[in-house]
Amino acid sequence: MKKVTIKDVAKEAEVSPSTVSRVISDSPNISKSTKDKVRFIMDEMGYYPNAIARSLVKQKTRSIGLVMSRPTDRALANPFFSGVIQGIAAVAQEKNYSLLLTAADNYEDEYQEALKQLKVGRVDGLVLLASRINDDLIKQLLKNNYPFVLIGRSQEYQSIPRVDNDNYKAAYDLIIKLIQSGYKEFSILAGHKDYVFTGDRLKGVIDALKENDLSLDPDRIEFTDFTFESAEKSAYRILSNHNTDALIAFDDLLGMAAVQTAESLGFSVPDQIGIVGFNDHTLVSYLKPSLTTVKIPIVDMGERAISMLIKMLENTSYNGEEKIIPTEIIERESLKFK
Amino acid sequence: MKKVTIKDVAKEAEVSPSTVSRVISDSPNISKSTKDKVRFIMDEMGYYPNAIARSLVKQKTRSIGLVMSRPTDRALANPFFSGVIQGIAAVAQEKNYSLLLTAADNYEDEYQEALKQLKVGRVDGLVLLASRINDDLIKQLLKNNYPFVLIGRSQEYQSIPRVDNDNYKAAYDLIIKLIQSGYKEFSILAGHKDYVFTGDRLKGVIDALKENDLSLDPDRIEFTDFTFESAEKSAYRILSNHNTDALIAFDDLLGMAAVQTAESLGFSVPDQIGIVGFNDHTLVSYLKPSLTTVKIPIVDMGERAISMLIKMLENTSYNGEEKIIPTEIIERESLKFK
DNA sequence: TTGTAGGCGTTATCAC
DNA sequence: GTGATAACGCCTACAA
Repeated sequence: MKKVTIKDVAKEAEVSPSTVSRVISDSPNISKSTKDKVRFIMDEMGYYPNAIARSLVKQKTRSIGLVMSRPTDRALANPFFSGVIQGIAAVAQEKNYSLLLTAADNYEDEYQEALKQLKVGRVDGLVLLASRINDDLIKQLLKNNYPFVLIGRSQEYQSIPRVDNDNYKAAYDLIIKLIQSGYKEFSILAGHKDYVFTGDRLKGVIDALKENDLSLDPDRIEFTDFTFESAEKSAYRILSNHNTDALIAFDDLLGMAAVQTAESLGFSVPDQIGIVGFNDHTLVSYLKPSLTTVKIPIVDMGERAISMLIKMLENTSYNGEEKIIPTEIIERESLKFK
Repeated sequence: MKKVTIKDVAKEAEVSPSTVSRVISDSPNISKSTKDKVRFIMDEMGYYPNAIARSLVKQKTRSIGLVMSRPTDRALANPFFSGVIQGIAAVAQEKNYSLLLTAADNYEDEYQEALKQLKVGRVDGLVLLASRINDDLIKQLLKNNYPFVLIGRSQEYQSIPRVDNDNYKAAYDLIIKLIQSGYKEFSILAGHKDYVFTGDRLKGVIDALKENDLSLDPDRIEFTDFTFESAEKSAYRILSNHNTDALIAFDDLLGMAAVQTAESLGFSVPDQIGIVGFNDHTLVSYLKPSLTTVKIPIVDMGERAISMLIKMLENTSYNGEEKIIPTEIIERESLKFK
């Protein structure tokens, strides 16, 4: 079954290829009659304009690369990424863009792969998820003037196109509210050190404490990978060494691990120890106890990020902006505000 | 910063474009000296061969479409898909293929979108995940002779390229083992009716029971969506109406909901009610109680599926095959075998 | 309103 | 070994 091309249609409809092309793009200067005729022939022959050829002449692919800034497998295991991709996919589909998933074994390669997709012209732009500190990829993108939108924040580069929540403020507000509720002994189950949001949230925590003449013993901060094992170990170290009445986990998965660790150590949650997570992954409202958390509207962030990128792509005078999405504290069972 | 093309390189290196092209493809009939010279110029100029142009002349895109057979958002929320995609992405990257994510609001559109990607020549083939019963997409693909591999099973079409686990056998073996362990009162928390594997597993269950002169009251089978709410309701209906000592959930998420429902109804798990899941999602080994489950090697299945597809793409005489991956029962806390 | 011609960036076929 | 030349399938001036 050979592919039918624009020439085949043209011949069959007894017009020139350019006329067919005009029908495809629904050009106004073309008679209704030929338009109808050509359209009829097109679907009679099962013709579909070749996207590759179109991309070549238009110098646009209408596809967008997705970079996950960490090994794809682990990234996908995290609900955070699923959420973002949901948002991205929805808008992409609506605006008729394709999504190209970039995969690699490690962060270094991933970044090279993503850049390559741009260089070989396979994608028009990139959406970057949860960038690390010290991001070379961003440097390269800026240098080459490649369109991209970052979900998160770059340590080095100010005012680049991005959508984010204010992690500093989210953490700050949370601590204030906890202090007002009477909590006194804080410990932090932080995410990976390399992620920008980890530092931001930490800063928010510390500043809020400081303003209330409280301080945080560095031993009470545990950095951990996003695996259950690692989180459990960290939670164990905190809970067995430090008297804690409020444990703040920088991700719901970590929070979930913390709850289990606390309970297995004989603490009752939330009565003896209150535990808060971050993100509001769908699952955690169903846990027992359900997780009190700082909700981050990840799907929404994905939607905004790709919308911004598409706008940049289609409107050369628009160069993106910084969009900060508000967060929200959701009280459930694992920590009670008073 | 204008894109540098093969012509620019040719001019700079004082050779013809064809020579440069030969250097790119590392052709043997070309002198080492010019090869070196051209290579030098290429990266001096920052040249990358345009993938789109290449695709056009080669009539191959080296990219593969991913279809998820259900609304993308819900699909991504399920760890099953993340697992499969992990496997797919790893191999794709290794073999230098790109992955195109197909998104849509509903199943109908998704299938149209996927087909379109093929028709417009944006992808060379498709990997289909968890196909529904009565699959028109497969019919279309076969009719048009488009390359694809199905992860799962089609009700209508025998012997199509696919990788799957033997759901019938997995369920059958599980029941046999349960019966041997002394379980007598079975209830089933099945997935969505439309999925082929639901039917297959159900059949396995029923046949195993029948062989042991047991039968299953249809009321003891609850079909449910893959959401926590829906699963909890179904579990509630089962547990409040039927004396059950072994509850089989066709997905770990459903199993997890069942555990919680059972406990909230005052049953102790596994002492009064044993609960098994399917899939072995990473999370469930960390629950309390941890979930006994039938492990399905989803990452592995993803890897094999895309490997098969790529082989089909690159070797015209190979038309795919059926690969059945074995499953494994993993005993944890939510159900004990005796 | 329609057709002709040239080009998008490559590769492949022939020559030399 | 290397260089013209003609595709690949489409779009877009420019003409008519």
